[in-house]
Amino acid sequence: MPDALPEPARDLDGDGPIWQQIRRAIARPILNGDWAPGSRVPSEFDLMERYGAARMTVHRAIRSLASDGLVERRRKSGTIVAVRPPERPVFEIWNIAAEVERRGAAYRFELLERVLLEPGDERGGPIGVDDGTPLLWLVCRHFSDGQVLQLEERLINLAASPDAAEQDFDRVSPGLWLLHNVAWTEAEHAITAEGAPEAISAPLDVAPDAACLVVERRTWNGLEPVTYVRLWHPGDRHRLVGRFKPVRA
Amino acid sequence: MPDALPEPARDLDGDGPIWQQIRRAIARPILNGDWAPGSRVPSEFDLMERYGAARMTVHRAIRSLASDGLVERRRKSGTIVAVRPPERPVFEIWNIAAEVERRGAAYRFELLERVLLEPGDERGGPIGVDDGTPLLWLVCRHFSDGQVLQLEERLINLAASPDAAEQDFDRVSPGLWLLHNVAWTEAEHAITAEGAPEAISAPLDVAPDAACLVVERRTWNGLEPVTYVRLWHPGDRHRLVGRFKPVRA
DNA sequence: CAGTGGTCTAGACCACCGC
DNA sequence: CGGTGGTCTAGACCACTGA
Repeated sequence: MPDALPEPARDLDGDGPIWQQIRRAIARPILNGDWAPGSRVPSEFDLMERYGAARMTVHRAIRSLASDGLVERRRKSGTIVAVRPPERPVFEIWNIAAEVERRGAAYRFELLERVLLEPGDERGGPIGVDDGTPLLWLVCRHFSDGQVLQLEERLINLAASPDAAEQDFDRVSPGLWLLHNVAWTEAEHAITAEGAPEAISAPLDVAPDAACLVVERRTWNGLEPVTYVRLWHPGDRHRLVGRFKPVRA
Repeated sequence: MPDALPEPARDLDGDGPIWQQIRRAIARPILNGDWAPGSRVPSEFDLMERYGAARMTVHRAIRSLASDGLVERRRKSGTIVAVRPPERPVFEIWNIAAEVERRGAAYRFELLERVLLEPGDERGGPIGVDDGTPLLWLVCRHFSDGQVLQLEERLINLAASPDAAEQDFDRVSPGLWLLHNVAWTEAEHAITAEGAPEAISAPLDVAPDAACLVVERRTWNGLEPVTYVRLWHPGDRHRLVGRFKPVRA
């Protein structure tokens, strides 16, 4: 009796605690998009049988997914793939295309610059790698309904992500490509307000010195820097929103 | 044999699941500051005996505290109160005094305005309560080493927090007082960049139209708005920083 | 009503690491 | 070595809620 519908892997990967293995077995098809939002996740009883684990173990795996927002649970009706998958941590600055489309606007981006930096190029400074490390420098504009929403200045550490050198980034934006192709373990955001210098105000289509919201993001894989990006937004066209709950007493 | 050192409550409060009751019994003295950072939390075995619960139950309570950053755990050496208590969610915009002092600067604040709003006053609009609800309007400046770091415009819903009407906010800043005296269940931040209008640029001690980082925060208790605050920061004197980890695969 | 998740127990073995 | 937390099991009862 072959299975017609996508299923979680029948075997675990043997790496680490069982509950984390089960977690991965469920998370993978969700993050890959193999399981549509709203579709049913096997019940705890099913998973106990499939993986031969105790219910507490299965429960911990699924609870962990629920607390990260990948699934939603309700008694009786069961567990479903989250309808609105989690914003990447906190603010929607990870995938601007999704954000624009979520608001019902048309998204488009444009590559303005793509340079393999020579050693000593000062533009490579912020990423924090030894001089001589191969770096790719990119500049893009992102549009919402034809209006510039974001100017992106990006450095990619080709030592951490050699495949990026082969990408022309004509069709897929650097941020989206990195999100899907390069592993990272840590990221840091810094948010500031700056008046736009001339080099920025022109492509961003704002007045010189207009207030801009600037997001800098550094991303690491272990201790190795992966990418550094500086995102400029016209202050009057963008806001970062986040919702929080208190640390429970 | 009386106990000389602070202890968790001997009895649970009977409210909700046992693991949450144990969690609260441990979290309370930590958040109150009764247990110094770095001091030892009773072992799981101790807590099993004290509360007559199974070890899995105790473990879940402490694991939950660890994941919120209130305690740190290590095998053999045990569980200790976190040395660096968690930043209030994500960014250090909850308690600017602590943030300033963490950087080794001297903190001071100054109350500029304190008005009980009349019904119909347009300044009360943003908090989103029915007209006629008593509202307190406050304006403060916060200094770091004598330099203005933040201008705070705040609304407090006195229906949600009647005690605030008795506070003169001369010595304790409104934000800090609310943090310690009013319960909240949800908060929302919106971060934007704006050029400073004249009414802001003067007290903030920046040039007119200078780029400012503006944080708006709305806080609710259940469905009732508690406070609304608009925080203006000179763009060149403030940055919001946050660190993140990926949603695990 | 019956299926589902939420919680809880009383054990067990193991890994880590300070003494 | 022994105390600690990390994990796991095989049961159990309960609360919620959709059919």
